[in-house]
Amino acid sequence: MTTSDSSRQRAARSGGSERTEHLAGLIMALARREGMKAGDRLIEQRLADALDLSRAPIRLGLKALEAAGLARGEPNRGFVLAKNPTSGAAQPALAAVRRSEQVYATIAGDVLASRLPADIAEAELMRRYDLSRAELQRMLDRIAAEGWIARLPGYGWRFAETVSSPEAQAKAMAFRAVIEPAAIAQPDFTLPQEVIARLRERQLRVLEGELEKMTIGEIYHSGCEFHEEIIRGAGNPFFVEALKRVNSIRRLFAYRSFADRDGMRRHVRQHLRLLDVLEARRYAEAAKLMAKHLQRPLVAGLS
Amino acid sequence: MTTSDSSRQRAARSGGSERTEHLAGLIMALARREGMKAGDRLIEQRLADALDLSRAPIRLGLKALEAAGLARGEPNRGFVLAKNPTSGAAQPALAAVRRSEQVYATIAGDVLASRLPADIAEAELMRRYDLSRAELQRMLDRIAAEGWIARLPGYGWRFAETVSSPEAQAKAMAFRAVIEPAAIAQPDFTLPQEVIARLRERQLRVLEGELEKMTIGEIYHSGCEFHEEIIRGAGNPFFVEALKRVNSIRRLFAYRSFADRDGMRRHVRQHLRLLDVLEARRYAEAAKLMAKHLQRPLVAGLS
DNA sequence: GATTGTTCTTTTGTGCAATAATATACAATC
DNA sequence: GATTGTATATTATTGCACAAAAGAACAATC
Repeated sequence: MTTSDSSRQRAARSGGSERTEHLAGLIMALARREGMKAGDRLIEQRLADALDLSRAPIRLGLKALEAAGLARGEPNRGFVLAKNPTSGAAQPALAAVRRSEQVYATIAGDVLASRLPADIAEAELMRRYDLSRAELQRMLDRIAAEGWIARLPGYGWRFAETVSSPEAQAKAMAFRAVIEPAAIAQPDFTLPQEVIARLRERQLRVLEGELEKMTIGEIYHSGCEFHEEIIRGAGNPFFVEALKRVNSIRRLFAYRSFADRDGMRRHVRQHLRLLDVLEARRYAEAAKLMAKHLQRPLVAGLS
Repeated sequence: MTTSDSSRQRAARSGGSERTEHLAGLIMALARREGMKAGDRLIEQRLADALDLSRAPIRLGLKALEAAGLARGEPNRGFVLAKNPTSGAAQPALAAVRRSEQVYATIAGDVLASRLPADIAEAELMRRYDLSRAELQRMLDRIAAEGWIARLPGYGWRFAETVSSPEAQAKAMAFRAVIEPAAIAQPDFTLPQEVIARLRERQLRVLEGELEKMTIGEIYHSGCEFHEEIIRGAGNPFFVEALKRVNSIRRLFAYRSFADRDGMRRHVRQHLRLLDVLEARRYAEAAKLMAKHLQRPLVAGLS
């Protein structure tokens, strides 16, 4: 059986390639996180720095945004935001979810539901998900980086036990409940004033209305960023790395929980309280607060 | 400039391919860890299971061992060990260190000494280390799995700050000093009797003479295994995973420390003492002991 | 002086055919 | 019944030519 070509054709949209569409989405997300408004300039180099790319692909992304009506290009002045970057805005206007994203989600679902054997060959995956070798390669690289699959010495790959276990969610929280307070309690923990200010501002924005407009994915992402910024204060990259890995796996489950907006609101208030204590440099107290914050999460799965 | 072919030719040894030679080494290492003696049978399927491979490559490895005089093949009875698998035995008899291992070590050294820029393109790496695309790909996969390099969104890769920092060693220990005692202190921590027995036996073997014959790499590896087995007792894969990652990075520094055999001896005695306390299920005490063990390592870098 | 527009260079992805490595099945042997 | 020996099928790697993407340099513009 040869792989079918029909399902692998490129999304024929005016905006640009899949990759460019994706980038356009990243730009909008960044604009929103930075609190930009309609009319603000989208400066190429700044976006390039923020997204670890050069100006060339950024410019393509901006053109895609223009095609989608989200940005306006002005001769010799580059691009400006055409609309306030509210959460929903970007997605529907841009191409449908990328095929690779869909496949990724399908695989994640299959693994969580144990519909896949723990050990599996690349050829088998290519058949199951109708992927070219190159596509699969990229997918596996990504999943491996997220830490829930690893190469076997011979042919094939093995999914990590971390994901398949039914209590994975609880285990992840137990792990966080250890490392996050411990990071704050490290002797040379310190969080620059401007970081605290930035975090507080973002949390306030969420509390004052943005929450309602955010998707589950965005809420999750925002929560992760908050905690990752704080743990960074320990000045020990091993803590940061470990948290990031846990979070990238937790994200797999996160899609299944649903948002309890009231719980979220209390949750964000806890974040703000934590920031106050951190600002006062009462780190021992902050560590305890963090432990409490993580031990009984107000919203299932979304801390 | 085209890549030179001279340096990439296959090691022309009778034993087999580079890969097979490597596998032969793994078999010997396994035999030693299992405490096997000269004359013991090397059962193909058992080796295959232990090394996550099928019998086909194992058999090639065994043939390589025979060629090296370390195993003896008997018709219809497979292979038996020809010599006691003492540490040094395998290496010199087999092919010189694999080229890819040498390159790996060179890259690691260059990163540790900051002789490489944090961001670097694949093409540049291919030039610097005279690697084919495929070779480099494998190398990068491996390094990425170990967690000290990551793909950038555009072209190129970025080395993790985890490695380049001069205090990385200390930071790694600080991280372990958090997660390892915490794992033991988890409410459902438990270590099966047989695991404790196996660990104790191995530590005793090291103490009673094997230590002198072990290379730095082997000593390091053995230490890691001990700690990883113990942390596994928490039944939480996130702890295990995190420790494994730290250890795979610590290994980069480990080569530079040298063995203080007396310190090592005290170190192993601490391991044995820890096992006693664990066997008695006095977990709180064990956690404290582990914390002490990690806070002031008797041997620099080798815990 | 910062930013955009444009051009040119370099780097990387992709598909394919040939080749190598690994897995599997089953008969033969102890 | 477990293990080896052997043949066969499956799976993955490699090198190459071509296409696509990203980076870098510099002049033009605000």
